[in-house]
Amino acid sequence: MLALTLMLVNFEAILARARIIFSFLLSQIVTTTPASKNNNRRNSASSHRMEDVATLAGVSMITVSRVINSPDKVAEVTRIKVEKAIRALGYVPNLMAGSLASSKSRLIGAIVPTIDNSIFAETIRGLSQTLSLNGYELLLGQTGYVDNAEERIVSTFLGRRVDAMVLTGIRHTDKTRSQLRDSGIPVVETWDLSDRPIDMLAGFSNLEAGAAMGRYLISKGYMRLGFAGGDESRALSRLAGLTATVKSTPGANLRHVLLKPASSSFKAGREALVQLLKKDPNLQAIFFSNDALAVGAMMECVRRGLRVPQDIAIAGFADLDIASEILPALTTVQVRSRRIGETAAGMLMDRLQGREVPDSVKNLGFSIISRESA
Amino acid sequence: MLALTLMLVNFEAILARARIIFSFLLSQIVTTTPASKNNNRRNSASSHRMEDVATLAGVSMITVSRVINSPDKVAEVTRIKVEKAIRALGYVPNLMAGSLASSKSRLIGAIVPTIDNSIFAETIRGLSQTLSLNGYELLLGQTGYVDNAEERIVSTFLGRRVDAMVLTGIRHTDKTRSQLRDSGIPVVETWDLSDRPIDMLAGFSNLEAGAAMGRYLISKGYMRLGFAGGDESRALSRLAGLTATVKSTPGANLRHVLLKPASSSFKAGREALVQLLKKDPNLQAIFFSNDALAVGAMMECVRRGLRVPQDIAIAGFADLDIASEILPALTTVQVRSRRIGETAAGMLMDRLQGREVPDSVKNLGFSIISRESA
DNA sequence: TATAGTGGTGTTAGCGCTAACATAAAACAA
DNA sequence: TTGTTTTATGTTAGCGCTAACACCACTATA
Repeated sequence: MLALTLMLVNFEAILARARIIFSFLLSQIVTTTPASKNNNRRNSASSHRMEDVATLAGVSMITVSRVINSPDKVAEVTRIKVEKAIRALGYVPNLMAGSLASSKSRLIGAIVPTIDNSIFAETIRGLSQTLSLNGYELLLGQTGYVDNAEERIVSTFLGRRVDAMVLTGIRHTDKTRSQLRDSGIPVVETWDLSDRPIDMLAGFSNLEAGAAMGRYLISKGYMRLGFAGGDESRALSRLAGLTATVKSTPGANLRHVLLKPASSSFKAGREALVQLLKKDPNLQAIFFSNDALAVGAMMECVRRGLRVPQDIAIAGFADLDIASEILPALTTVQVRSRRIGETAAGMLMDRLQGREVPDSVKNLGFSIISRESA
Repeated sequence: MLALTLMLVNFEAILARARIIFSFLLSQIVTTTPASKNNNRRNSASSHRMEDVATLAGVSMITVSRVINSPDKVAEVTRIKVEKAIRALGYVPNLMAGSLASSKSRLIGAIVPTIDNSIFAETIRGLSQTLSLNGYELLLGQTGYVDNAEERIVSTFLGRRVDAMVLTGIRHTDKTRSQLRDSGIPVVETWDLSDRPIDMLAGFSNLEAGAAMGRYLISKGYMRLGFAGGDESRALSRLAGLTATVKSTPGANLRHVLLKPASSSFKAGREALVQLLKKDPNLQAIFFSNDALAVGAMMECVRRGLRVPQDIAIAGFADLDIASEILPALTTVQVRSRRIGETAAGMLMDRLQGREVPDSVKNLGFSIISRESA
């Protein structure tokens, strides 16, 4: 009875293996498959499962799984056999199934205001590069500086069971905070500094950066200052820093305009310059919270015949590509955008691989780059 | 016997419900949960499953599932009851489990050379906006213009069982093509034109665009032309179009340089200008295959005291923000970057929702924007 | 010789959800 | 009244994979 059952099982296994080998041979011959339009269901003839690989290689599923996920736990001969079967069938493991079973998605969620703006692009590059070296992928969300967008994105990302999250800035709704805390996943906040991060942080002090630029401008003798930036948390911090410096300097004073946050464009910079000069035609220097704004303003200066920095000094923020290329070269605050991404990814990898992260708050600093424009 | 079993089941169900209600009450009281560092396993106390919601609401799991995925199939009273339970428990559905069960991931993969470069940023914005309106998310891959990177990314994306893919350009390895064909998912190629797309296409003809810019420059009387662009498929198409125009115009001639593909930077544009003028100091006009290159070159012109367009005319490609802001304003080829993304997303949504897509190749065209620089 | 290790592989039991079918009650038509 | 459709809900059986343990053959140790 037992023997019979066994034979049956074997018989079926042999049949199944024969079928797979046959379909493999067929696939070698029929090289052009017409693109199946209107194909709604998965599991088309060509989509193999792990079991198919196991059958073709003559091993159990778990061995195939191990060849894929921890090859060093499998004997060399077996490994090669399985790898051959994988290639033969063109098997692509279903990561969703794997994630469900292991409750590890190998997906990291990152939320930035926008990717248009190259200031975050470098952070994203740093993140995705470091993560992909470790076999993780990046799920990217853009808030477009819209309120509550972050909260919604966090929810969906948690639904996809991301293994960790990277956020921009330190201001988040209570719900976002509690959702992230409850989920128990590692979180890194970036691009600003805080004593009480949700979990970890890699950034720099926007407040300090604003103050430092204020000191720089004042040290250059500019006393009538202007500021323009988006109406959002980090730009406001820079303004606050600048304001503090100005307030503590007798004789210095400050005008500012806040633009709609999304606008980091050259055009917005031009408009900001117009507005500021309307408020005070005798401004000596303007600090823009973004290089793109600063460059836009510089172009408007050219149009108006204003010399930079003789008639008006201009300073930017971020040290984008263009800052060192434009004439006159732009004085700006250099932040380590890419390093922020790499650091954040590194901290997450440490935690996900069970290592301790000694300093959960990493201040990566900034520097004032003095060029010709201020 | 049957009755007993039933009772047992009920008894257990009641117990389970009691437990959940109790934990819910607790969660109302204890509002601050300390962030659990070193927490490796999911399923922490606060992470509820659909079953918990079902128990609390006193319905079956499938009803909860329906409230989430197709609310109109559930009676109003039931729906409200379930929604209340969901909110009470802070339940976040596990989309990986859902995807596995339904074999629909609601994930669309998109591959671009880079996001640094704002020319693709608008396409991505168009894509992600249209997709998110339909409840889909974007998985973004960057090739960094590296060979075979696309192939690798396609593999991982297929492993994540994306429901559809968006590619940049029409040149792909055979393996990429066959993998995509075999997977049976809808695919849109973008940013170029082809008679034989893998599946669908939304783009414009780079060849035609290059030719058109050639005609424009020649019509303006520039006969000694230069071209600079990255050493990659689409830039080469633009060059080919330009070359064809020049060849068919007696008296016109052309010098070109190809930069390493990744460089769309201002600095690369400056270097390209230097190289081209070395090849032919009497060039009358240069067509850059990217506005950033063109702007970089214009800055170098200023440094050298060359007047644009009197001493040398400059044209760009893409019509970025900066093209209309810089002085002199940049003559360029305008492409509908955002529209490409929206169109691609639209085609995918049509197909994924079972609608026919009549024109599988959509030519969105381009236009020559004549400004001051050429 | 018995004993404990060790590397390599297999078996079992889910992960959390949904498709597909089944059922029951209500609404409607003949 | 009876059958038929419609609406609302439940039951069953997986989706494709991996964790955890079980097992076996072999080696090392005393």
